[in-house]
Amino acid sequence: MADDNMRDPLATLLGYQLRRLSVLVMADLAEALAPLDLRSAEATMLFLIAAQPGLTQSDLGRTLGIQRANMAPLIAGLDQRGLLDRAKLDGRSQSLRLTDAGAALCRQAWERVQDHEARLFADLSPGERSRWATQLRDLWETLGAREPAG
Amino acid sequence: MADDNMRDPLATLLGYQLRRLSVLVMADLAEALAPLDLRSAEATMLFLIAAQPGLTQSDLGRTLGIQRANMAPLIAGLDQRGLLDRAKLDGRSQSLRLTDAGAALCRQAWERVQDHEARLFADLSPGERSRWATQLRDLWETLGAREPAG
DNA sequence: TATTGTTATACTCTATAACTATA
DNA sequence: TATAGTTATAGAGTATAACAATA
Repeated sequence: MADDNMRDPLATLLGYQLRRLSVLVMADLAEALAPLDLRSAEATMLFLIAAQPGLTQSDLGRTLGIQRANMAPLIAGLDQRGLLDRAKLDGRSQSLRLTDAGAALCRQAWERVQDHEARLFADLSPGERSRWATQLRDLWETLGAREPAG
Repeated sequence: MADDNMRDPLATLLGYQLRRLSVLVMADLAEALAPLDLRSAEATMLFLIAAQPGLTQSDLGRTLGIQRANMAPLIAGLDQRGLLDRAKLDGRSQSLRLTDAGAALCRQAWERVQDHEARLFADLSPGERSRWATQLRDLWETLGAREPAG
């Protein structure tokens, strides 16, 4: 540790800085979505179903990094709230689509997420924000390809 | 959502990209520290105690964003492993210092963390890495000052 | 009155195993 | 034999409430 700042050894640790910021951002997002009775995972699920109507529950889980076992109660919850339709594809798979109520709530959630991002990242210019998104994504893809647990 | 990429609505969400990368990085860190029987929170605690010997358990918790109630078992665990000394300061506060064994394990953990960061962020130049750390920290400080839950 | 350390507890998120029914 | 959906369950991590001792 001699080659580092002794006062704050965590200052140079990118992983620590990433996690600390992520925790703060996710807490703010949770607050932004709470009035809609949506958790962040549920909101992202609505966004993806809206973008790719008819996709499978397993596809959705793989895209979001959520395991099948944990998808079941999430999907069931949204279904019971009348936010999505489940149509059997072949007896074991079911395709997901938003109902009208689901689409309406999805739009509300999207607006709130956009507000949340605009507010939190107001100090970043549009160019910086876009560059960050690209870099974060590229890094994630590189590591995902390298790591088995991706 | 009409003003966005319909294929991947999450691509432009900085919060989503941040969290996704953070999860991957933390999982890799956990693997790197597992052979030392240390979790990431325990390792960062060792780093901070080494950097600021004599600090209080509450100070440590505040710095790391860990509540008093959750600090107790963490500190007790490190203490029982003979990694740190607890000396009463005034009857309710206790100052923390690493034992020789604690300092040795701290050095091992630091090496592993450095290896982990070098491996994961190999695609970033030293300048980029340092710039990221600064930007992430600045953003965290801005939001922490803005958010009450910081 | 406020703070430190502690215990107990609950809630969320995530991980694994096992089961069914289908392919 | 592998996959989709489900259930049950266990483990982290984190949150609040309450308490004793001390400042």
